[in-house]
Amino acid sequence: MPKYKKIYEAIKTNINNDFYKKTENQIPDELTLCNEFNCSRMTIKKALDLLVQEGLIYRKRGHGSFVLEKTLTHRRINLSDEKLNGLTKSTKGKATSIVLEFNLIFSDSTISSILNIEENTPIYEISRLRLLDNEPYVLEKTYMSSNLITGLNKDILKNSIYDYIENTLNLKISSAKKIIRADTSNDYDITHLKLKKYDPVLEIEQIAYLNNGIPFEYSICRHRYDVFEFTSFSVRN
Amino acid sequence: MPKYKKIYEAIKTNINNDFYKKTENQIPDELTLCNEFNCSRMTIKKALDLLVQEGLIYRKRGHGSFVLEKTLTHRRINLSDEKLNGLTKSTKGKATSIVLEFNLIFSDSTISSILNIEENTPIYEISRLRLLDNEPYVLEKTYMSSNLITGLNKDILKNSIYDYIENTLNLKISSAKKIIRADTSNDYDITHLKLKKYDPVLEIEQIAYLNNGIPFEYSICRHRYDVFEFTSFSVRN
DNA sequence: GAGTGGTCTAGACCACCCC
DNA sequence: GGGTGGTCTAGACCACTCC
Repeated sequence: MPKYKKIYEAIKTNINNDFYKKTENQIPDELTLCNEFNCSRMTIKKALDLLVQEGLIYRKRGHGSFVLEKTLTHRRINLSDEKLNGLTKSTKGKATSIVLEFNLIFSDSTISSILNIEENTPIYEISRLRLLDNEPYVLEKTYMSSNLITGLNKDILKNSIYDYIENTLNLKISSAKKIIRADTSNDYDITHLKLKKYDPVLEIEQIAYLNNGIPFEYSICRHRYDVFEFTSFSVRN
Repeated sequence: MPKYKKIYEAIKTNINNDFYKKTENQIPDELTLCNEFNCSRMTIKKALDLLVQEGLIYRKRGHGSFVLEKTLTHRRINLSDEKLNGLTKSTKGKATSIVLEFNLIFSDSTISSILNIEENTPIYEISRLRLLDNEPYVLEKTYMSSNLITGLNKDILKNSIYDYIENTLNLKISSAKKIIRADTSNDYDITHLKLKKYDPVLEIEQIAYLNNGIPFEYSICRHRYDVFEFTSFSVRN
């Protein structure tokens, strides 16, 4: 792990332990931190900039670096945009899956374009119902090239696809583009997610990429609106 | 404008002009760019890292930097998390507002805690209906300390509050924490947003901060689900 | 004026990728 | 092996904030 990341972790831990409450939320200046962590200013700056991106601190030239307080209280399970974990990881393994469909089909022009593959290439078409504590929460439709994500089977689908991709196929997942929408539910949603009639859903459409820039997954997840929410932090550059 | 930002802009323009299509999406290596822009490697890296954060390129050690293609097609108006503009700016001024409520009240414990002010401090309670091309699209409830955002009046509310804060009060808006949810609509939503019964809404709850870390605004915006969507890009660090 | 962070440099070493 | 990006340094100059 690079030095700047260790420093980032150390300061983050301090923040979470209210260590900087003593100094009225002020974090020591860069030179002091250089001394403490035995590194150059650029390295400290890189560590602190990560915390800025995350919304944990703010910095002001001529003034100092301070812990940014006041977080909105969560009413629902947080689908954070920071991390790229599947549901399995972000719920610490409590998630299980029911495989509703698992087909091998020829890609149409839409999916081919999204996954950047030739038309009529074989792809998986997967529908899964994901459960937390045996209650249905997410209805997930996934398309992946079977030439890329080889050897998928129902056993893997019952657990974590991401785990298989990273630990068995040894591919590296690096980023994802997402669109978040509210939508009305259809009969399929209502049946599987056990919704009341007219309940909405929180839809997340996603393209996920490997670290070589290849889009390996296109998915549409429809979440129970009363269970999930999505958080985001934006900073002006 | 700092050098790294100019370089960032220049390369971004190149990307948008398909300039790197010639080289199969590959961007020149850092040393070549150093030469072209007459700067050091660190400066180039900072510029390219901005593009990585934005999801426009990916980089791979030992390999190179490449344009990341394939964007999801938008079905609705994009509420991007990148920028911190109000609706006025992101719709290029086509937005207008109807002020439904504009009260001065004493802050309760919840709002006080969020805005980091004493309880019973005077705050504005604002309800606005925001329109695009005279059609209602967003129902917005905003709370701000009147000690901080001084001199607000109905005329300002009809236009852009953010504009007033930045250009008249000369305060600097720097960041925002957001929570995005799907929700069922209530009668108030239905009336003002001209919804069909049972239409859902896309709710965004937000705390916005000034560059000195002060939370100046707490707002809850309820958007027509069929008009807006929220986009996000996440990279693993 | 003293102290802070923002930017930038020129160079170094290393890890990784692909041929 | 040659080329790429990732990290890190030691120092520099500057812009800004606050007293």
